[in-house]
Amino acid sequence: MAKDDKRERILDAALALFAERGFHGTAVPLVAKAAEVGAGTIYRYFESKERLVNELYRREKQRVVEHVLRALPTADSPRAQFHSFFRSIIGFALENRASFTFLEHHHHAPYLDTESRALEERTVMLALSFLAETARQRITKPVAPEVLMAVVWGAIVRLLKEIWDGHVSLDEATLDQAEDVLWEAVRL
Amino acid sequence: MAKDDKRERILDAALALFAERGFHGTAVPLVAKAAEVGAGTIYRYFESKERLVNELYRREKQRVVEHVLRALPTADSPRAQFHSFFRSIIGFALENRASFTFLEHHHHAPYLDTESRALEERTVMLALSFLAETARQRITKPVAPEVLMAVVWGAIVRLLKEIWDGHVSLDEATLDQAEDVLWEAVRL
Amino acid sequence: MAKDDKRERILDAALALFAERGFHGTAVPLVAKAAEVGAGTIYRYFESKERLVNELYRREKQRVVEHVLRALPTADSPRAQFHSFFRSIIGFALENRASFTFLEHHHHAPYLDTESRALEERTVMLALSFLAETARQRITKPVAPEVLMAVVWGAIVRLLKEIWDGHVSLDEATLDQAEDVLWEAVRL
Amino acid sequence: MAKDDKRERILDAALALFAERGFHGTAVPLVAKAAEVGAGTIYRYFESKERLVNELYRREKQRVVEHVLRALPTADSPRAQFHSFFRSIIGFALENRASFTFLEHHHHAPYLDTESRALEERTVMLALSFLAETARQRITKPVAPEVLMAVVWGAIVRLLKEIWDGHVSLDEATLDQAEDVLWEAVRL
DNA sequence: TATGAATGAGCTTTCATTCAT
DNA sequence: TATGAATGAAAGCTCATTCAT
Repeated sequence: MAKDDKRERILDAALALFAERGFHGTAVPLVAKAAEVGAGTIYRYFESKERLVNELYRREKQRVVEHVLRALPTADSPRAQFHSFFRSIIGFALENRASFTFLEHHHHAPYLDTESRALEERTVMLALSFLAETARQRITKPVAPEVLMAVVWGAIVRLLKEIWDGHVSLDEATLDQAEDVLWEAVRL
Repeated sequence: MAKDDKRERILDAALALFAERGFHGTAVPLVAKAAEVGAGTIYRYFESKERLVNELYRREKQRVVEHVLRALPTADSPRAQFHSFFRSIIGFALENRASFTFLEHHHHAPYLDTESRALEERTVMLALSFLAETARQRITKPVAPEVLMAVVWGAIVRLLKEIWDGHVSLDEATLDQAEDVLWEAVRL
Repeated sequence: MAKDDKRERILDAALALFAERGFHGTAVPLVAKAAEVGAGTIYRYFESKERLVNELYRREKQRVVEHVLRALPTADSPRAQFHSFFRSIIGFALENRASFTFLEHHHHAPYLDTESRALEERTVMLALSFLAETARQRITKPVAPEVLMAVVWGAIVRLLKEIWDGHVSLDEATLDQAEDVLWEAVRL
Repeated sequence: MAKDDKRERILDAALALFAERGFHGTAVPLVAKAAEVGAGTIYRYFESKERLVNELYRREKQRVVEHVLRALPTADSPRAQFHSFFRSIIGFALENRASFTFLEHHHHAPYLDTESRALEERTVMLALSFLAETARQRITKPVAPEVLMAVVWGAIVRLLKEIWDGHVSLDEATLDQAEDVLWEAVRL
């Protein structure tokens, strides 16, 4: 499986570099060097730098989604599912900083193609239907699910940035507080 | 005032382009063309591309802060001040989409200099002391102000993106709902 | 005489800068700033940067020649005249380092025009005829005057460089020695 | 040896152009064109234009030194060694006009780095110790070797210029005369 | 299949020259 | 007459992409 190995190594190297220096700030030969492959090799696996960033975006997006869904106790209460979701996201981000940073940084980047955008859309849908259902059950507020989503997701993203900047301490108590704050925001 | 005129035109052009395509994605000649000046002219007003982005960052940051502070009813209740803050930010962003997008996109960019970072710090402090004081008065939650800040600010940023993407409708009712959701998140 | 004043100031500024940084290394606006005139003003007095360097070359060349000729005891012995010449050149160079350096550095520069080259030629002629005459008188060697000229002039130029570099000490004894060495080289 | 081939072609092209037009007067794309390589290729072999000129300076300096030393009859009389030195230099210069002109033109250029300067220093030392030793043996004049060096070297440089300008004819007799003139200058 | 040397378009920046004032 | 802001061509340099090996 030498081939896939190489492909993954390129994606891994690109992930770290794009997260740290951005898409335009990262030269393809640099990715090649970090992946320990020849510069030309990248073009055997990816048509162009844009294709590379798109395939990477999809891979990482899928990884987060799977990470969250795998842990989700779909049979439990909405509150319990919210807890799981919150902790999954935080957990994933802390263990995969580059991945999370990369995804946030490239959200809606002009070089993302239709497929990447569609995947993003589908991901959002999962959360939206959850919030639509809990609203119907009068558990969460009778507010457009998109609004609640924006609040929860936006808050989490910012929270993580503050944690990484050292402005918010990373401990169980703080995480529980943050989770409660967000639940209070959305619950009826 | 031909001189200021040109300087402002460059900053305005850079604002629109940096917001849309990012710093590295925007070539200086492109800014020049948009500002309808020669490429060399930009360097009469700004030492380098990095200086340009920094001066732009400061100009825009100051504009938002002033916009918010000017309207803030400091003598009124914290709830009233929160309302003013929320509406000021939303109002500013909607009328200055490029400015808001640019500031968000360049938050903590590696090419921001000490002065720009210091200004950012001072801005954040304003919000943090407000939340620290209301917490002391047992109006907002006894949670680190940085956490509440992250929630409120992160939520607002995301909300605006969703509005611009057309996923959240822009009407008084929705805005009031969003504001209430956030206030419930932070209030005791 | 405000006009000539300005012209001279431009030439003076250009002399110092061209000597220090070379022709291509000196920007016209820099000359303007050093001369305390507007950049456009230079073009009122000189058609182009090349014209400026040519007129400067001529002015400085004439200055050295006049300096040397003024002191030359044409009625005295060739040896005395040689002494005067040697000391005049050294004296001029030490008091006008920029001028001397500039002239040496621009000797045969591709942007020197016909007039500048012709002046150079005429200058050389003065020395050549002196050496031709002394050769005829069997005072200096029966060698092509161009060869003796090359030796004397080349040696002096190099000597001055070594003095300015601090490799050769600048005192009467050393100067006398150097002069004797050169006279022995040319004398029969 | 495709690699060395290209590197050498770049150095050769740069040598000709720098000798003719100077460092600042020669654009990198011009060197590329003359070397028949792409402009970017130059930067695969040389970090910067300054690095290129330094590596070129060292290559050429070493070539002259080796050329001279290889022929030097170290066991013979000082006069014989002087003869060898004189003819070696003249021979090298005539066969490598660009190299000689380049080295003279870039002597002490502000963009030469420490290594280049050190090499220059070492080169000069060789000549200085020769003159110091012959002075001790009362063969050359009891004059600072730096002065004699300046005379000999300056004279040779100038002589070559005059030869190339066609002012001094290039024949055995003339060369012998010039050599004698210089030996008389330095000998006791 | 994999490479990395080579490329040239395009980047940021400089500067000789012009021209409205 | 004198200015200096403005310019755009061209500088040094980078990098996405190709292609001979």
